[in-house]
Amino acid sequence: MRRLMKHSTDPRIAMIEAAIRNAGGRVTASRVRLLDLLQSAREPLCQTDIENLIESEPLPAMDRVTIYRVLDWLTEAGLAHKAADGRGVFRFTAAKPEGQHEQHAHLRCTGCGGTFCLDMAPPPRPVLPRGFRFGGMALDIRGECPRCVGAHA
Amino acid sequence: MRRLMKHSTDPRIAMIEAAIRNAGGRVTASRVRLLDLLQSAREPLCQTDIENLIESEPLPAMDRVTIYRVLDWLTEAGLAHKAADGRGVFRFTAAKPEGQHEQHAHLRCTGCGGTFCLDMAPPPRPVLPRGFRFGGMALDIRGECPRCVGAHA
DNA sequence: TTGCTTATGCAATATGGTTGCATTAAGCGA
DNA sequence: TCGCTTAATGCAACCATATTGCATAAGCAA
Ligand SMILES: [Mn+2]
Ligand SMILES: [Mn+2]
Ligand SMILES: [Zn+2]
Ligand SMILES: [Zn+2]
Repeated sequence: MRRLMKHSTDPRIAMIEAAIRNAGGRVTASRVRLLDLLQSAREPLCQTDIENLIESEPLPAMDRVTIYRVLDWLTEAGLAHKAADGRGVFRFTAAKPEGQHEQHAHLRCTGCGGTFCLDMAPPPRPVLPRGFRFGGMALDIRGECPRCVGAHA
Repeated sequence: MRRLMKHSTDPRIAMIEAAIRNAGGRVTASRVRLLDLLQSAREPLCQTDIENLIESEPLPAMDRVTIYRVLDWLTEAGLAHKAADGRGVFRFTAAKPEGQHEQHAHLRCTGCGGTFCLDMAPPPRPVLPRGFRFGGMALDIRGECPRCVGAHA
């Protein structure tokens, strides 16, 4: 005779639950957990990052496929963004509350593979040839992080 | 008793051979053929594009792995550029003769998956946080091409 | 022309991502 | 609160893209 918790008492989680419900989906443990994870991440995460984080948590495991499906659902629902990184791997970030048009730039270190968020003004929206429709953009910067620059000094 | 042709009579090919030799590599049929192919392509090509093009040519086939290896060698040698597209697949372009810093933008159609080169001024080189080293960048624009915009009118 | 070394072919493997289908559980109406 | 319906999950199989190991072939310098 388990009581199911319909709304979390933690306001962060309550917000997440509301966002999911608002997007027209069922509020499941997996969705809440992954969106929470993305929101507290300091950099875009890929499937394996997430799998590892999930495994390290003292909570029930999640199937690999479920992670993919939840991430894709969050993306479809507009709660997350999905973009291929320089290595051709998809990375996910939590969508910002609307406003920051998710156009902020990332630097990908060619040494260690790390991704770093850059606080730079997004480039202006490009003028496309006639007939094209704009759908968003991402500035992908390659380079080396301080640690890797130092490594081969 | 076959005589090997050391230098092509075709000036385009001769240039390619010179570039390869100049990069410190052996001039092989595969390298010449693929660099030629990239140089005459109008858009970034991925492995499968290239495989198909190669197959359609009335020349000896090339192994899939060799294509990968040649493409990577060309990239290392600075004769080609390699970048993941929006779908997480690597696409290759011939390097420009030096000068155009290969920062020109691409639009990737979310409808048909096509890639379109845009003739727009590249965004200014970003100012990175202290310690980082700049290594190049690519502006990746998502949207829809005229045909796909029309398709769901 | 020979010999050393690099490039290639082929088979096996790795990685990242998807699909089909049976089972579970969220949410809703009774 | 209970059961029903439908969406979400787990599991196994699969697929696409890319890489590795090793034996063989070919470039090219001497
Ligand atoms: Mn970021
Ligand atoms: Mn892949
Ligand atoms: Zn680094
Ligand atoms: Zn299109």
